[in-house]
Amino acid sequence: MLDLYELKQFTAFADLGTLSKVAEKFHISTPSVTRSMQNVEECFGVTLFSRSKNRIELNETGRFAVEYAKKLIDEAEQTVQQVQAYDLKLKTITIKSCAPAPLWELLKKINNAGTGMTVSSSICSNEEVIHAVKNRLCDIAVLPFEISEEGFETSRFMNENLFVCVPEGHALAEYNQLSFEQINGFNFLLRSELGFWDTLCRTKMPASKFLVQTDDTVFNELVNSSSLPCFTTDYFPNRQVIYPGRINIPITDNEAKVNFYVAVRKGFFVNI
Amino acid sequence: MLDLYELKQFTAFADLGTLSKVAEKFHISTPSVTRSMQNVEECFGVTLFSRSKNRIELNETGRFAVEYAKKLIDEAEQTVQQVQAYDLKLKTITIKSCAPAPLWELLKKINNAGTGMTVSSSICSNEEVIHAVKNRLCDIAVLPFEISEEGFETSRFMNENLFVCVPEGHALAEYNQLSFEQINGFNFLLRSELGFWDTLCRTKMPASKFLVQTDDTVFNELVNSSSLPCFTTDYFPNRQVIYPGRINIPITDNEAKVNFYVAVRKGFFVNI
DNA sequence: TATTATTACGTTAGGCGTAAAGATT
DNA sequence: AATCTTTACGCCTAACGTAATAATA
Repeated sequence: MLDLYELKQFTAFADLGTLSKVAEKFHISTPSVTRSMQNVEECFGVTLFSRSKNRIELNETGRFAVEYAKKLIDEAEQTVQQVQAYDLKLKTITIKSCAPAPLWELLKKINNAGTGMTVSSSICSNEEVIHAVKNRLCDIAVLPFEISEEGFETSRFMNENLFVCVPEGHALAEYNQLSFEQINGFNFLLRSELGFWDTLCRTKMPASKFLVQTDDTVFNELVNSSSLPCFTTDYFPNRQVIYPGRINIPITDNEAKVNFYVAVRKGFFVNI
Repeated sequence: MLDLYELKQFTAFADLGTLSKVAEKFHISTPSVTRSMQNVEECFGVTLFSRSKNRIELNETGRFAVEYAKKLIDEAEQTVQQVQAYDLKLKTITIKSCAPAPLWELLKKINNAGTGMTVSSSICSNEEVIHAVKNRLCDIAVLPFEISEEGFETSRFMNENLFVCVPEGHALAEYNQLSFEQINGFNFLLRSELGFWDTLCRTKMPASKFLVQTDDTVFNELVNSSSLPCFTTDYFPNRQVIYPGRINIPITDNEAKVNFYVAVRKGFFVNI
């Protein structure tokens, strides 16, 4: 039976030219390499070398065998990698969410479940979430509407309502409710990684400009040190604390009052 | 590093279901199989089994790994076979000849050369010989004319002349030379495996019928015990001895006086 | 003389089987 | 009780390295 370690020495010999160099490379003695080559020859059942007294070379069959041996070694390594990749994928829950809040809620629950699973999550647009579901690229999907897809079970998850957040002296501060139409044209501070919220704001407020900040603490500092309006939601019960001197005005449009739905791949044991 | 023998046990376990049966199949002890499975797991670097106290089963990754392991084992076996096939082909001289006489002469020379080569030879029609040359299916080709083909070197080899061989009292016996036209219509005894001679006779003598016999000694008996004419050539110096009471009449047509040419694949060291 | 392959040989590590334990049906 | 997996343990093989040989460049 072929031995992959010996085959490696065999292919190394094809590259290095002498058994001594092979021995050096593998940190073994030259007699050991000699024996390995004899074994390889024995396993193949044909002569692979032309030997003179202190010189050994591959013959034509030997050179042919090296090519196939290299392929075989490569395939063996790929096999290991593929099995490992499969195992990893099997132990990874992939979540695609259209918004941060429901994702965080999900992550809490999954962590609480205490499974030994790795979680791979990302926030993206509705379209990207749908694409992931259709192509079985995720195990759990979060969308602001119901989705029906073979192999997934959808259920209502949570509710989130959007607010405009302005300093007390701001022109918008005197309203106790607002519509997208009214705030269209004002420039806003905006977090990145907002998923569908980002798309929603930009389509509903085409006349507005958005200053985007990724870093969370930097964003909060910016909000506190500027008079620009920003958004918040009722998901943050402590929103008055974080931004002192700011008031939160509900947005009346239906699009600002979102019900999130979770689509879970069938067979996944996740309590939601 | 993966061990193919252990992988074989691994795939056998997938088929047989218990380690005991694997041990039985491979004529080794169960502890040995246990260790092999532990090694396989270690090599893949992932868990492949679900173990209870006296029961071991493949998990999902394990079932996946089995598929790849089977492929790998199969490829290893194919590798050995391909190398052996290549080696055999390398040590085999393939000869396609249009006629027996020049083939026998060639075989004599090759055997005298005392190479350790296997010789694979066959007699066939001119068309088949040409096809073999064009498609590199032979190392040496024998034809009744010159052929020019990339990678082959052609040289004149030997000469052979066809004779009609009839009993003394036969109607044709009084001629001291004959043409195909004259003998067309007579029925002939014919050997099989004659290559292009067969084609030649049948096209030159469409009105004749041929009684074909494969076995050499049977053919000679038939000739001696019948009055039917047959063919012979000057390649057989002892033709008078074999067929006593028969006379040999040369055929005058140019097609009956053949010069054989040998096309040898370049790089083949055969003295002709 | 330096390098290389191979053989001979002694040592040791690792692989195998036996025995036994622990568990399930 | 029978079957199965796994651990413990001792033996023994077989693989390795050292030393030596022989040959070459």
